[in-house]
Amino acid sequence: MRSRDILPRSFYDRPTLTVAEDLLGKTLVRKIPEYGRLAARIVETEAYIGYDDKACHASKGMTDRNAVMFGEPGHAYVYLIYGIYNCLNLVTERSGFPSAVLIRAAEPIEGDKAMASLRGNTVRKPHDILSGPGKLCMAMAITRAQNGIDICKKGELYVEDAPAEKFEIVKCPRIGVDYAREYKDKPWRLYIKGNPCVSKKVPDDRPRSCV
DNA sequence: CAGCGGATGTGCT
DNA sequence: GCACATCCGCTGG
Repeated sequence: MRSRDILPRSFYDRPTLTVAEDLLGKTLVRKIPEYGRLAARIVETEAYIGYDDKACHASKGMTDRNAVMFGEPGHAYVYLIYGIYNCLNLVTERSGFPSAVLIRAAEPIEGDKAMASLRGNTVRKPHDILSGPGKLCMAMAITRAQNGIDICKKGELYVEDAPAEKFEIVKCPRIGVDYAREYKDKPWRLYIKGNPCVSKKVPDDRPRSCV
């Protein structure tokens, strides 16, 4: 397989919704000594944008946990959720403006077996290996140890460009943010229409149904 | 298949 | 104390 270019910092230094959309179809790469190279095609993202967005962790100001979101674009923001699981975000926009894209689901490309093993071999079908933000981190061994790392270098975690493809994008409200008041219904969750690896689909997978 | 409860660290009230 | 950008196993149809 031909190796592709790594996405540069300028890719992340753009409006968060644009980055969230452009990340669909790109290749998330994770290198671990024990398992080698793991790769997956990103199929579902969510945008979390700035101080006003009540669903964004940064809306209540900077804390030890969310500090990375306030920094330079092109870094990983990994946080612990429900005390057990991790979620991977990619920091966007200029330093000082806290925003990021949550990587919610992906399609296995390389290292399927290793990723299923990291999931504890409880996976029933291949398309369920990375079909959720917590699952994805578990399968790719992403924890808070990766919080803050620069993803614009070919290190242990980065995103590669991928050949242009045609697919339809579904835009709908984000998952699990009903508390976010006027921001809860913003169509800031994006996914590739019809892809089996997406975590939760809208009824009939119709793009217009909830935009 | 749907629904529900448990697990449990971090940050807010 | 409580809510939380979640997942899994168990229950009942």
